Amino acid sequence: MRDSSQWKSTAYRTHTIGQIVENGSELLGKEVIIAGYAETIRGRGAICFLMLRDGTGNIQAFLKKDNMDEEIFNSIQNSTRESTIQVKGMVAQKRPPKTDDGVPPPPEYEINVNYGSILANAAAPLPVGVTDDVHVGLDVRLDNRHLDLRRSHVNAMFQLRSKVLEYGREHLIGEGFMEMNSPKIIASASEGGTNLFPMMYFDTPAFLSQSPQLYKQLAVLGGLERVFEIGPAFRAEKHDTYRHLNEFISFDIEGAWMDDEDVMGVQERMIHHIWSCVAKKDQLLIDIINEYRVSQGHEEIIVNIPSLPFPRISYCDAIKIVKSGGGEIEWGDDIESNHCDIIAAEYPGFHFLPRWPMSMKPFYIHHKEDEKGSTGGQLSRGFDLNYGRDEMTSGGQREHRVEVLEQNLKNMGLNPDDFSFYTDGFRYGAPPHAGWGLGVARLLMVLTGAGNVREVVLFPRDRSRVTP
RNA sequence: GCCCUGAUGGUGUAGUGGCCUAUCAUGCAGCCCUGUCGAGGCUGCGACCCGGGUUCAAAUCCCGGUCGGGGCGCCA
Repeated sequence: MRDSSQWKSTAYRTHTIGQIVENGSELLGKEVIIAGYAETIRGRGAICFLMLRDGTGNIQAFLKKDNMDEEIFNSIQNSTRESTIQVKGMVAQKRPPKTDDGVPPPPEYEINVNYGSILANAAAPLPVGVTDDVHVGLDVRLDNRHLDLRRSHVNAMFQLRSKVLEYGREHLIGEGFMEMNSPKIIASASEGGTNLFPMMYFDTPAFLSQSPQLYKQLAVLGGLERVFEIGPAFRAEKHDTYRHLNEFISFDIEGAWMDDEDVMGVQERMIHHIWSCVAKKDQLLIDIINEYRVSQGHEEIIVNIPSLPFPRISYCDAIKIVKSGGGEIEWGDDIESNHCDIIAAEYPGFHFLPRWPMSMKPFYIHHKEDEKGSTGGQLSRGFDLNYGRDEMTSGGQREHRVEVLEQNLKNMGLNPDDFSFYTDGFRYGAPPHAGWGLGVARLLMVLTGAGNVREVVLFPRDRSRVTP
């Protein structure tokens, strides 16, 4: 649950439930107003136990017919689960429950209600149970994400997501990166390869941006030195897997006077920082997720802070590993998922895959002419970061020499004139620079043990889903 | 785009030709009990994706449709 110790009172409550749970002893006998969702409403007749939940905790409200207006009492007693209810009353110590070993548990607090109000009644039955101990299919959950989100472990996942973004930002700002925003409506492809979503920009055909790549480079060329962006990317690929979406949030950086090795350093330090902070500050969220995982028969997740530096397995070495592991692959082939499984058997955690063949990388990736692969092919300064079999990042040093850029475009069958908005940025002096893009949801999958990227995206967009 | 697989109450499931006026859990409704607390007890409610076919007989087999799930490719 969230730490609400610094939250101010609002129009609808004097205290958060979390504040009362944490500071019950100080609030004993004080009158408070709280509001929340009705998790259970127990008791018929003269008394009623209302379990209320807000974003910060759970507490029991105790209602007695004698202590309040009968009509209000009845309305609350007869309301449905997940209705939003506001109650006013005294903070009191809860009577301890019977325990098996007879040892009383630590003191807990409740509200002795003298006034209440139903803010909004919930329809019944609920399309997905919030506290029910039954498994619910992902599709049903996503159709009802607003309710799914009320489930504690789902809520915890998204709190963790926010934390990951916070710690990542914090780290990059600490290394001198500044946050920027690039346009999401663009006139032409910013990277080769993937398909774009077309759209109309007034009377001009345009596309949704697939990557901030070229814009963050232009920002660096303009002298911003170190930039990062956390923003959406859109890809019109008809893939349908646990790790792909057509809209996803990418964590991107770009830095001047850096090469691929420099930005790999930034990345591993950032991930290390995120993991360290989560392990130190957010174990409660991990515990909530684990409680659910155990109830579903899954293994508990543990936040293992990765040690630095992450292993570097050059493309050439990766090919050797795959071959010796029985995989069919030749120099120049892409490293596919089943190949990644072979590599992951040896390197199960985070590992970089640097120095890919130039022929497999986009035109803007830098290469050094004297770096050749085992079969003589030109190597690049492009790299991936994998965790197990899954690709988290791709990045690299960028090509800052405009004549090489134009030659690369020609080599890939593209017309340099179509990329003048980009290449023109390099005509007036350009610092060598490097960067990467990291899939936020894929990182979250690693941290939370989620088996599907949709688990950690609020309202995922995939091939067959544009609502809610 | 390719391969595999599935659709049973609100939710999650059992059921592979007759034992099904369909199992269990959860939920919902009502009653009883009640400072309860994963409350408990009792009673009830609620479903075989759609269309066609085979058969004496279809939740079950076949065909078509719709909508899911898994894998591959591509990528973050």
